[in-house]
Amino acid sequence: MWIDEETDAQPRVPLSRRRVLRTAVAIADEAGVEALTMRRLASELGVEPMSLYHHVANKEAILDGLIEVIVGEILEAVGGLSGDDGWQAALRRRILAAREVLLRHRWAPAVFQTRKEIAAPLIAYYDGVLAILRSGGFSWDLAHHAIHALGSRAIGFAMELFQPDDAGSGDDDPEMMAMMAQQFPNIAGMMAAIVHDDPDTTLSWCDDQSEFEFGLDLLLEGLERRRSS
Amino acid sequence: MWIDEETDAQPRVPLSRRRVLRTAVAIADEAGVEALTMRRLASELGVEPMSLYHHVANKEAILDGLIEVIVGEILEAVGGLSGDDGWQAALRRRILAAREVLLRHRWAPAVFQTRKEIAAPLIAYYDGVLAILRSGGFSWDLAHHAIHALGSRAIGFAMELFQPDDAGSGDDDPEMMAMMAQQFPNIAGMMAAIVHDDPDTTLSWCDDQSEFEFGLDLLLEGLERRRSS
DNA sequence: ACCTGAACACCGTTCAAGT
DNA sequence: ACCTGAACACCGTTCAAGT
Repeated sequence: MWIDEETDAQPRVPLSRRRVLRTAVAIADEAGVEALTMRRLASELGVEPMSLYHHVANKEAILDGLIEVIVGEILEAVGGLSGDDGWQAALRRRILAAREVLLRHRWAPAVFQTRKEIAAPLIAYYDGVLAILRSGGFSWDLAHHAIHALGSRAIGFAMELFQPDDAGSGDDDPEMMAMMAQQFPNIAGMMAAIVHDDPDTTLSWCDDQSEFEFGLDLLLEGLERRRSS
Repeated sequence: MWIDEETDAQPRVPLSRRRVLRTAVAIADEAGVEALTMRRLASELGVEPMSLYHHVANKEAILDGLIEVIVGEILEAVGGLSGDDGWQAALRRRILAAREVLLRHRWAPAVFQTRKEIAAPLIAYYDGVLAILRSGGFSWDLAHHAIHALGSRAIGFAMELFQPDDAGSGDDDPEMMAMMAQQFPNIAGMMAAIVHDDPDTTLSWCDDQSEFEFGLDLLLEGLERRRSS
């Protein structure tokens, strides 16, 4: 009972929206969004599931709150940036800083995509993007196109359907490889060439990062050409 | 009982994987993926939920099957294309044809994103993309970069987080508009300029389409410059 | 005002049984 | 071989009750 008393003695911090959202983010980070259930969230907080509903309307509101938290982190990461080396460099810096936040919360893009309306907190982020474009001499119209062209890349996320590097790991079965080479000669040729160039192609964070930057630079350069023409 | 007999007389088409997947696509098209439950799918097929498990392993397998069907439609749409007007035109045609299929199944990109490995049927599609790039003179390495740079745009889907046009519809509250103009001057400025240019900006399919093409052309042009340098 | 417990209407899925 | 019915372990959430 001495132990019980000591346990009780810990001042039980009261539940709050903020605390609910912060542990929700922690669960998603550690176990993925699919593991984020009201019951798990409650038990992680040492509380009954129904207690959560005093601080958030429902689970949808928690997902909205998750986005709020992540966009908050992005705005913070992006707040201290500076430099007068042109709009391309400035926007590139902003986007790569946002990307670093997203890499810490890999579930976030999927959650962003489930919201049907634009996530309100993102407006502040995009206002900053527009500020950079305008100071670089973009018309309102071209700035508008630019935002659409960047899409989710504007916050550092590019949806990749195809990880060519994945397929390389399935080389346990040489027979299947041969069949694939026949059916998909270009895929097979590309993979052979890539493996030849760089046998270490498995370290995929670096790869993803440089591929992201490649695509981003393509867009930024294209936009600059449109602007100056 | 006459009626009963007539009803029974309809040759009850037996369940099959193909029939399961086709009605699954129909449900997703009409009511969204979130409405696609085993129970709903079964009742739409006039069968008990458990009967489905004789033709598909589980719900995950159905989602994989959904992708298989959609990629099948894409490959069909893309199969008859031709023209010798250069790789840019050829790839543009292929991607826009794929996009038309996706616009008929708007839930599809979200399902693509839930699969952790690359959807196997997509390999055939990408092999065709690579064929176009190679015939246009791309090195394996640059073709590889190109595929990453295109990302989901390669099958006609660009993830948009921000629909600036949405925000315009919230103009019922002039006080909020004023507050927004103060807090987010660039967003407000852009929206004012866009509404001024084109009061009909609400017809958003056309807009989305032209914005998609704008971004796609930016990438294609950038890739051509990389190729020819 | 805040938290709880039991209950409800949904899920996907297992199991044993029917034809 | 194919389909069924009851049951189980999960969901999010409502409601009435506790402090």
